[in-house]
Amino acid sequence: MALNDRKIQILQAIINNYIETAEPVGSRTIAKKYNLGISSATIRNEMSDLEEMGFILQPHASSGRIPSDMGYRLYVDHLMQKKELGEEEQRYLQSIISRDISQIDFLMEETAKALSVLTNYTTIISEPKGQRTRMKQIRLIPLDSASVLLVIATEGNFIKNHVIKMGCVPTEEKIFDIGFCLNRLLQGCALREIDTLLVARMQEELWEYRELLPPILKAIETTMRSAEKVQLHMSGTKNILAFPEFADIQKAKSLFQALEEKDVLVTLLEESKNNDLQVLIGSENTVQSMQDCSVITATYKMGDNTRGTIGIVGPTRMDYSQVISVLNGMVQNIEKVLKNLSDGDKNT
Amino acid sequence: MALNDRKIQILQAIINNYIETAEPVGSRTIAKKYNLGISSATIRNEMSDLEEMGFILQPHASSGRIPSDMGYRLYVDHLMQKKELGEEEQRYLQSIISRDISQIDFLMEETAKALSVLTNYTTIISEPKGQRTRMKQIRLIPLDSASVLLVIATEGNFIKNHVIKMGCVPTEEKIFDIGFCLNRLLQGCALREIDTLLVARMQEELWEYRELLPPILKAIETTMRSAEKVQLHMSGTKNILAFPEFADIQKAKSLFQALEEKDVLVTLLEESKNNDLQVLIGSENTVQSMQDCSVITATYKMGDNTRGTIGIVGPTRMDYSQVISVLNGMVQNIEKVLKNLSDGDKNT
DNA sequence: AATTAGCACTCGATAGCGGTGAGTGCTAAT
DNA sequence: ATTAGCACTCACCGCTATCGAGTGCTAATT
Repeated sequence: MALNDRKIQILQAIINNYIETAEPVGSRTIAKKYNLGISSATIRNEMSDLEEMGFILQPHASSGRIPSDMGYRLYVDHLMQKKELGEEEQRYLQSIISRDISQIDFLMEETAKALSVLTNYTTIISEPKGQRTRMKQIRLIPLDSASVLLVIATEGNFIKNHVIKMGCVPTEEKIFDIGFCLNRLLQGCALREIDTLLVARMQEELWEYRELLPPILKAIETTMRSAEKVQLHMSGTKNILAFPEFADIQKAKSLFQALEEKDVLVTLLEESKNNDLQVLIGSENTVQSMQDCSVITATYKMGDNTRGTIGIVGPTRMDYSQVISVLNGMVQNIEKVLKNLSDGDKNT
Repeated sequence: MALNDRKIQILQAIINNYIETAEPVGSRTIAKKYNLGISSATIRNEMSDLEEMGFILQPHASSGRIPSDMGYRLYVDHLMQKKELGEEEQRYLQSIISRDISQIDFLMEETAKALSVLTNYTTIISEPKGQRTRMKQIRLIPLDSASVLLVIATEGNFIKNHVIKMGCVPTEEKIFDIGFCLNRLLQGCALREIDTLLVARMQEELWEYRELLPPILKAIETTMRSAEKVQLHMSGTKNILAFPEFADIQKAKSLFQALEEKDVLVTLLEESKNNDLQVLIGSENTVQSMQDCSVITATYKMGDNTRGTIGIVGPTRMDYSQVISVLNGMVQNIEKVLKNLSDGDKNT
């Protein structure tokens, strides 16, 4: 049985209608709403074929049809027409990005918010990985009589702070001295490159402050460990409640639960890191409790091998073409900003 | 009609049972479950009185009774027996606090999480206000060829970072010099105390770097403005879905919406700042979409006039005595930690 | 040969109905 | 003052009938 032009038109009509209304689509609806120049009976026959081929299915006998995952797949791969970004959307994206954002984590947080507002779905973003492992600046700042502040900046301008409590705090100058020395020795290092040799050198150079060194090293380790973890930003989880497919509170709850398992999400995003754009439709998704959902991921690059991923999660009935266009627009904007950020690094 | 001892016992039985089961309570249930030594008929008569007095009500004729807001009020004010904190709870609280938490925002975040786990309700915490207005340390750190990092620590160890992009970055020493000078001039200042006089002095002392000063001042302003905003930490919103009173997705949605309006929450918490412990039951709450909820707030102090508020939001049928005991325990713990934090300040 | 009008059929959704049971309020007996 | 007894209420459950949107099939039409 061939997938002729008319079948495709009908499939498209079903999908468009279902995306819009969330109700099974019947032959009469199509005949009336889309002027295909054929009667509902003919459409019925074609629908029967489409069902046999697996592109659509009936929730129960004698109801209208809804697209199957396979139907969506065809739609996404071949039928869907790419939407251009609307003007207001374009402007909105710009407005998010053009704000004075100089730290990556803020940027990510704002981006996630913007995407969930624009799409009405849930957004998950992983921060660019690979950037955060090397220390760009490592300094000490006096805080008060009981504590010193450790500031570490990694490539890509992740700024991390850690308050170090210590019994006796040296004078301001000495603190800066220690910081200066640390910076000289550790600049450009990744955490795992701090070996016994390096520690020995530090001990030697900072002999005068040898009691202070252990807590500082400990703080550096904690800080860098937390920096090395993949950071996620999520927004718009509550949008899920608006969709009729999650009207059953149990379904909503189990999806929420899945969205709280950071590991699951990280793997989800990591797996799609090699594609610029990836669409996982319903059962294609490996996560059990997300099989009613589709996940569209886009990867943004930040020079070299550093990349992060943006994922949009919605019902399989999501507006693929809108999400994809918004996502593409956003990736371009992000990459622009990140380029500016890392240009600073380059000249160091 | 007098609220005699027996009526109170019955009311208490109704409330306890309803808190536990979320089902209207009938006279027979009480007769069987609580050995009050009277028959269900007597209980029925008493219940009729209690209803007349307004402490309980019937969802519909010929159903059991549920407590009214007024009933809960009586319960909270006079009947409820204060629970002691269970051992595991005590230990759990300790374990949260005893971790190495040296920045207030982390502490608040962890506290919120812990409370929502312990109580199964939603937790909102406002960071202590008043602390964040004075700068304790203000420093500059070189980042790369295009940017400098501004680090501001305010009282109470709120650390704020701001990356300042500048066309031409001076040498490391000069950056530290500027930072040193800024710190000398601005230490102890609040944002609003930076007047033209002070700016003039800065311009004078940093004449050599006069082009750099404006972006730095701008950054200080942005940073301090964001520090002055009341920061909220929320956790456990999803717990709401587990309660039968929010089985209707519409109700859940409207509550979620209310919880997203930061202003509303801030006023809610601010209003109860003068009481150590405050319970707002259902309609006592001024927020429209939270009239099915009770909010228990506790205020924690941090020396002087600085205080923040913790709020627990749940259905009116919430376990008041448990929440109150957990909240009390938590406040004690937090105050201990905050005291340690600010002890550093004192000796500065 | 393809299309379509017509029709019987399916099945979810909705409404109506009687039975059940938990619960009440009232009355009369204790 | 208490309680046993009883009539009454009403949500809830299961059953049945009806309705209507939609299908699949057949026969007529183009």
